[in-house]
Amino acid sequence: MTIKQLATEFADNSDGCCLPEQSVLYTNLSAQEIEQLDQIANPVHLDPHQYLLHQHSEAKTVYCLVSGALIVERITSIGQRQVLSFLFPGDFLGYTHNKYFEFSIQSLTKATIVAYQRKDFVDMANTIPTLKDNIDIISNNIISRYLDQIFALGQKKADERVCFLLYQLLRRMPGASEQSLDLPMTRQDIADYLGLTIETVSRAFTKLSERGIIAVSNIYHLEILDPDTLEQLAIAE
Amino acid sequence: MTIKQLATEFADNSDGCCLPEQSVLYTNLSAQEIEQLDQIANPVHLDPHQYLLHQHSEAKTVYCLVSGALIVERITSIGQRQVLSFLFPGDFLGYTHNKYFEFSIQSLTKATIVAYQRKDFVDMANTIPTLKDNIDIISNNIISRYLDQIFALGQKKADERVCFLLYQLLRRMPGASEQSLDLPMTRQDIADYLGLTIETVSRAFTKLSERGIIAVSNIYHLEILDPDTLEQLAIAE
DNA sequence: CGATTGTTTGACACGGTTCAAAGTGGGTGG
DNA sequence: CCACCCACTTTGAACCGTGTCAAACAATCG
Repeated sequence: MTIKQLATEFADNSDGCCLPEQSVLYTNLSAQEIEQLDQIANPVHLDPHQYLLHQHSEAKTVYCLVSGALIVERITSIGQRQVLSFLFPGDFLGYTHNKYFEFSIQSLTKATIVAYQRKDFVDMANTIPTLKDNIDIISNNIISRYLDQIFALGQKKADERVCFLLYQLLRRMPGASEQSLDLPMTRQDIADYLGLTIETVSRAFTKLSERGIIAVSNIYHLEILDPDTLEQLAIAE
Repeated sequence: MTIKQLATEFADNSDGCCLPEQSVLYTNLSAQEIEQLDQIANPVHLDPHQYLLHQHSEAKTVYCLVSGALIVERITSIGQRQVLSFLFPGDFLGYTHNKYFEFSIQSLTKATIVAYQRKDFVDMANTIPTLKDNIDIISNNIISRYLDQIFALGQKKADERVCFLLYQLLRRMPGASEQSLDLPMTRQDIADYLGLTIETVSRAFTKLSERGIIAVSNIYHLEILDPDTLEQLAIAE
């Protein structure tokens, strides 16, 4: 099955999807190069809350998310959990030079993923310079995002951190508009992403509602009433 | 002046230094390839507390730190400061695909740096596959470190965060041993790195001394009395 | 040797955590 | 189809770690 077919299959589903040409990984690749990639691609379908890969397992595969949402997490032996990122269609994941993964990745929704054997993928990247460039760009984007996250965790208060997440989701989630937003994750996921407790996150949502910045129609669905203030709180600089 | 000459000049100075072949950037490059890089290299010497580059300035140059220590910071218009990382000899910096830098970089000590015009450097990377591989590995290491930092900021208490930094420095600073450590940064720098206040950092040092884990001989010099407990607190998993 | 800057210590306030209880919603079985 | 159940979320109250503000202390430099 080709990437294009996979993508088309999900082209208008509710979770959104990402056509190959919209993903940074495939940017500027020729039809022929995409074809080559297709030949080493293995589609993976996940139901909600299934693990795609586990922390400390061997990093033998790389992935590209086509549809759905994933959560990247690190859990310690004493049960502390840090959510490292949320992933959306078009995101490239699992690419590392380490022998083992430093995190686990789980689906939040039903998800479709394209998997490549790392070895095959690296070999191909070595023959397709554009692909290598794209990986470079992706690494850079990842670093940019992590820098923002470090800033948020180090400097922002609870309410601002929640706005920071909402603002990120507004820009990154397919199907999110200026006016409304579907949250694919639980309050616990949000808390673990922002370094807070579930109670603090809940209170932050309540406070933002009371201030008229958002309206919580349903636990997993928000209306954005005041995007400007949201952005201000999210960026806070 | 060649990189090798620069490096040799600092080979046994107190801040430590990094010979080209010890830096990830130069790993596996042939003598001839290093020679090529030398031809586009511009040495930069910084006194303590000089800016190498400013947030929002154009990212036209990339750098490799040869000797000394640098601090990477992001400051908002309302004066919030987050220290994003500390850099040591061998570290590669300023490489990005963005038009502008997202952070400033300042020297903590006297420092020697090799600068390359980004354009020249990228051109050369395109002709030297090993160099491109090395950049890829470096990006990966950076991401790994930022993940650890996110975990620390999101999950650890003040004392543990301080141990986290000390543990990082023990492994990364040239001249650091299991027994002792020179801190090139102020308490404020540490506080801004760990998302704490200067007072909390100070109290953490006091508490760690009282517990017999470290001894603060002098504000900028520590003895590590109990590396195992330090590591436990730093990793805390 | 005083002045300046950075650090430590102390007292208090506050934001966020913890623990507990009540509320909400979705799913299942009678 | 409704009632119950379970898991998750929200709310409340008390507590604690870290921030804030102020003062004492230390170190560096002219």
